[in-house]
Amino acid sequence: MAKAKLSPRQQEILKFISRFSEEHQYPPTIREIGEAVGISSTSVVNYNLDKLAEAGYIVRTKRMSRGVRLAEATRNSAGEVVRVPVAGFIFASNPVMVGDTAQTDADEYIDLTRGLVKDSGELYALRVKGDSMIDAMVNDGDIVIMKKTDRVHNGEMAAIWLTDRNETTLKYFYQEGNRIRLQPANPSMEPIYVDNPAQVQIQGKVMLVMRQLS
Amino acid sequence: MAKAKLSPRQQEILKFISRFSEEHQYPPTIREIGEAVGISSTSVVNYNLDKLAEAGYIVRTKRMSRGVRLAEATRNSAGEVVRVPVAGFIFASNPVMVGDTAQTDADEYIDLTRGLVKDSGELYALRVKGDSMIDAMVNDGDIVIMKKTDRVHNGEMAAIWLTDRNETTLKYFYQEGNRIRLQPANPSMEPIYVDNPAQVQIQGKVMLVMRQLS
DNA sequence: TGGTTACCAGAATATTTGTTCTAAATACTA
DNA sequence: TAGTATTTAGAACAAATATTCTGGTAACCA
Repeated sequence: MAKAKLSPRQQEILKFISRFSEEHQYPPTIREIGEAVGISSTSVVNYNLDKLAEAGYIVRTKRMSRGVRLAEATRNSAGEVVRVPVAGFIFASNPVMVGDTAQTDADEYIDLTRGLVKDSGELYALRVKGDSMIDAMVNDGDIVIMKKTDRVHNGEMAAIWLTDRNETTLKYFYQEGNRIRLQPANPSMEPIYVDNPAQVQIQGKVMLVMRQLS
Repeated sequence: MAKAKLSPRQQEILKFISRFSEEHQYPPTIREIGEAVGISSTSVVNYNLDKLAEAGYIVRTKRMSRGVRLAEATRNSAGEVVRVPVAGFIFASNPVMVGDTAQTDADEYIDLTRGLVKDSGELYALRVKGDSMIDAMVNDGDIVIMKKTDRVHNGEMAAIWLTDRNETTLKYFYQEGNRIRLQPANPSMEPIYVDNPAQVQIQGKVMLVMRQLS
């Protein structure tokens, strides 16, 4: 996956694959590529495709027709739209209630582009209700895009249900030895420390916060 | 293109094509379809594909490998994508610098869906630098989507250059008689009052605030 | 009942398409 | 300069893939 420099021809090929795929919904064949960039020999195209694959720009599937596609990183994340179901509201006094978001029919959706939420995984959206989450720099009416998970890494922001306080909060999560530090996004606010991990229930990982203004 | 009713098998095929295409970036072959839905004969798959094409659900390209794709109408026609150029940074100590955003080649873009920013008009994005805009509930690293304008209505949020303070700020704008009230998004903060309108230069209207978390 | 239509199966065939091999031209390096 | 790696070309080959043909079953309808 060494990002080697590409020859002009390889760049041209890469560009063509992208354009062709976008336009046709399916990848080009070796011969189609050759024709487009002016290479008569399929072996030369094949050679350059191998180079591109080696450099990590594309992914090939052996012996398969049209078995070439742009690598995740290369792919223009533009056109790709991700539809996220709005699962409900989030506010301090209630735990995040999320049914099975795979359930087909939420009555509302938000369309995002892949570039906004790179991570794959099961996503859902919550509307913020009330201004009890000011410390998270999140206000009434904001929309939070969440990823369904019950585990986060240090430094990631999560929706957390604090069992002892009966409160949902959005905080940066830090496991520090046996103690958990929950850090507000607002740097002027003090963190919460929790010694008993059982009191911290992670309800999801916050991927994106949005505020739409009229 | 008569939307005929589909046999269960045809529905299954349609569904498979959709799922497969989504997953692999390329359409399935006839054999792959057959295997997936439990048809041993390629001719039967071919037969059903013809039916689907006839009914307008898919489009086929003759004699081409993987020459089947969902018709435009069948395909998930998710939202329109809007490409917004990243014009630079915004921080308190400097006025918003925006060249001609129509200029073709910004080196960076953000793709949004139309649903996120309903308003038309010339949009650009700014990255927030530093945490001097906490009062606007906007923090370091956030992205602000702006609309190019020098006028806003009451209650709208704007990027404002305060000439007397030499400071850029994001505030809700209210014209109250001869006085202008600039209200921070954070309800616990006090507004700024400006009596001299010349001291308030509106640099753009804030359409959307986004915070991406790892 | 007979006939028509929709649907299916298996196999053979034709075409497309990826792979491999040999050879040569070009660029790069010691 | 000699030598090595990169890139290109052409052709033959092998595999994947769409197409076509023959025939069969089941449902439906007059």
